[in-house]
Amino acid sequence: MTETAPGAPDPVTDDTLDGFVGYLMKRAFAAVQTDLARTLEPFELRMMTFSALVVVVDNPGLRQSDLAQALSVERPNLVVIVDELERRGLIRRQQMPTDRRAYALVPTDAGRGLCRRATAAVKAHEDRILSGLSANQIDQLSDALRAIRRTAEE
Amino acid sequence: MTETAPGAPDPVTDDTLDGFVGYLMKRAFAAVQTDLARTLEPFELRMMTFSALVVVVDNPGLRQSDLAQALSVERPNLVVIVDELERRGLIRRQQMPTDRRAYALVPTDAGRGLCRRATAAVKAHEDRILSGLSANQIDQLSDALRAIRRTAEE
DNA sequence: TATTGTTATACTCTATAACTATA
DNA sequence: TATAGTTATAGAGTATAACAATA
Repeated sequence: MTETAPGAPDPVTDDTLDGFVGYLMKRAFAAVQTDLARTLEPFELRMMTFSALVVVVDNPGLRQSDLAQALSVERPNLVVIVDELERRGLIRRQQMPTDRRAYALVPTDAGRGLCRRATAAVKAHEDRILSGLSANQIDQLSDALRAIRRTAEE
Repeated sequence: MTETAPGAPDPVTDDTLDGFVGYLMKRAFAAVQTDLARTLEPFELRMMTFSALVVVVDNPGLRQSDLAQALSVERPNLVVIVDELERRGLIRRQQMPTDRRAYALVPTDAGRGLCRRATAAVKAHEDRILSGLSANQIDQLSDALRAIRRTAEE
């Protein structure tokens, strides 16, 4: 029985919880993340590997520690992400001549190509999940999220 | 050396990534979640145990499966959460006379008291992280998050 | 047969400590 | 001595399969 019977109890909702912006953010982000994961699946990318690839393509030659800071990921967690992207031939670790401890990360042609196609798919995904909002509402939402992050990280 | 030296390279930013609402949501939520965890720490609650407690206090007598659906948590994951709240004497599992498979969840006096104090702390936390936004902007943000969740869950 | 709560399990994401090789 | 990358490890959060008791 999955149909609502006449006189069946209403599903539980909660005005207290739904009044918290933090809870709304969690639930909305979870829904977005689920749809995004489906979107990236054909490219064998997850949100984190996609994000890392985008940053490397946009900032060729950056060091791993730069990438970790840009993504707010601890360095140990970034290692497996870079490993995966390098194993798939999407980026390369290049020894830096000026500092032999560090690696410069550069995208390959294959990495740039996959990044372009995945980015187009993600844009389509965003158009879909934001289809209920006007362009102005999307701008205000983006500004609000940036403001919240800035305030909460202080 | 943590100070910015004159001529030091700028920290990496990325306009492509920062243009994705999904990425902004992830980063903003992560910052909010970190601050919320600190807020709930004195009550020995996490976001999930706090949410569960609020729903039980607001809907005394609901079944575990109702709570799972309300929180969008799979039933197996809810067991340990209910275990923890019950072990701490904040809620109780009551056998339902009408269906001996199910438990009705009811808050204790201690649970209601802790819920009230934790809710006040969370409200203060929200006021803090939302201090950069007007009341109207907060309403619009909440509406946008609800709309996104609705669209993405379709 | 289907459902409630449960157990066991596994996978992802994230965080910390400690190691190595360089600086 | 400090830093870049690495290894090992541990903790959350979340998902599925399968079970016992009950409907």
